[in-house]
Order: sequence, then C-alpha cells, then structure tokens
Amino acid sequence: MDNFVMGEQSKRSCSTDVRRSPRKKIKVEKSERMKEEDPEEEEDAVLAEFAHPVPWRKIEADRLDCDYALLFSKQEADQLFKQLEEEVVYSTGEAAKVQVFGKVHDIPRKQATYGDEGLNYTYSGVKHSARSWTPTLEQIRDAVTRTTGWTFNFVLINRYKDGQDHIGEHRDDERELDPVSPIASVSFGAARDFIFRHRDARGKQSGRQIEPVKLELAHGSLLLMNPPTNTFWYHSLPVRKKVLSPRINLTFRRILRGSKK
DNA sequence: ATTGGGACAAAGAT
DNA sequence: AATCTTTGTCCCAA
Repeated sequence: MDNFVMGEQSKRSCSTDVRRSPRKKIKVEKSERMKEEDPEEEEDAVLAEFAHPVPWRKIEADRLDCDYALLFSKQEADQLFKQLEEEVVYSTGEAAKVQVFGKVHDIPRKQATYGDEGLNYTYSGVKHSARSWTPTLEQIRDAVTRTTGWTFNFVLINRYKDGQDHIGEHRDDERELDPVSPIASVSFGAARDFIFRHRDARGKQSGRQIEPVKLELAHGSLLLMNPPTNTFWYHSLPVRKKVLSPRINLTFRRILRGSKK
C-alpha cells in the first residue's frame, strides 16, 4: 500500500497532502465560467443539482491539484459498466496501433472517442473522429457536470481488459485541449493503481527528488485533474498481474473548436 | 520529443 | 529461509 492515497494515509508521502476540499469554490468558478462560455447550457439546472454534494478528497502536491470522489453508488456503477460494455464501439485498425521508432505495436488496451458533432482529437500522431454521444455517455457526462460544474464536449474511453492492459507514462498535453478546463476521469470495473510522476523527477537522479503520487481508482469514482497538473505531471496505469477483470475509464475533456495552432 | 519491451534490481509472496 | 513472482528503474530501438 505504501504511499497510496486511499483509506488511511501513509506519512511517507509527505508531498501528498490529502484533505477535504470545499466544493463551494468549484461552484463559484463554475457559475462565472458558464455565463461567459456556455450561454446555451441551462446553468440553473446545473447549479440546482449542486444540492447533491459529494465528499471530495483533495490531492495536492507541487503543481498537482486533483479532486477525487465516488460519483456513483455500487449499483449505479454496476449498471453503467454493463451498459458501456454493450454500447461502446472501440477503434480498430490504424487507430488501435501505435508506431514508435519505426515499429508498430498494438496498443495494450482498447480506445474509443465520443463527443459533439464534428470534433476531432489528435494524439500519438493519430486523428480520431468523435462518434456521437450515446445515452449512457450523456448520462455519465451530465452526472460529472452536475457535481463539478464543468461541461465537456468530448470523451476518450480506454478499456483495460485485465491487469496486463496498461498505459505508459504520458501527459494529456495536446494543443487542442482547453487549458483552463480540468479533465474528468471516471472509472468503472476493476480498481487500478494510477501513478503521477513529476516531469522533473523522471530519469536517473535528474533534478530534485519528488515523490510520485499514487492512487487507486475505484469502481464508480471520479478523478478531476485540474490545471496545471497536466503540465507538470506525467501519469500512467501500470501493469497489475493480479487484476483479472476489465476496467473502463472515461476521460471527459473540453476540446477547442476551430482555432488551432 | 515519443512508446513498449528487455535487462536487471528491489520488493513482495508463499 | 529460499525461491519464485511481481513491481520499479534504466535504457534502448528509427
């Protein structure tokens, strides 16, 4: 368990300060933001749902700012997981492979992209066109918006069939991501370890020593990664051989329209 | 810069 | 206690 952020906190990860976060703050940021940028959203309806508070856990380190909560009950999460397993259409062919140093690999997971009409998202050199939202995805997206106040126009779905499936260290630093918006990561199925590492703490004894921040992402959980976390911290989902069942992760994002480069 | 995998070391399990 | 398994770190491949 070590310095994992869950249940009782270990004192060894002194860089990981965990405590309750006041949700008022999020609410305020939200209402201001929506007035200027999302005029068509019914903000009243959104704010009304704030009457349903969720106990947040604040996860902080140097330039890392996340909020973690259980968004769905076991029963809700079970149902949503099942629906996702039935509905989500994953990429195949080119989009399911990655080329590194001239070699082509199958990515060790399955991926899908959904979002508003006409949205594209390019990462790892591959352009993905968003499929239209499904009712289940809209339901989850709206639940995230109700509890966070943030709206999203895109979701990247990763399915890890078991503990062998994983994703290497990376940042979500694509240029078309709205820099002021958090990324909301919702998890269903098998709980998996999730590890942040500061960009200056990678490689051999480079720079200062900064402890990694490790958490476990539970069934039905939501992890909000707030700016500037993604600028300074890489994250990964490492192999866990003991995990025998699948996990589906949805990362809701805000993609900038049109204006690029 | 970027990703996955191999060699090896360290830690964990039985 | 010893050995096997799993996890962590470093390094390499166009």
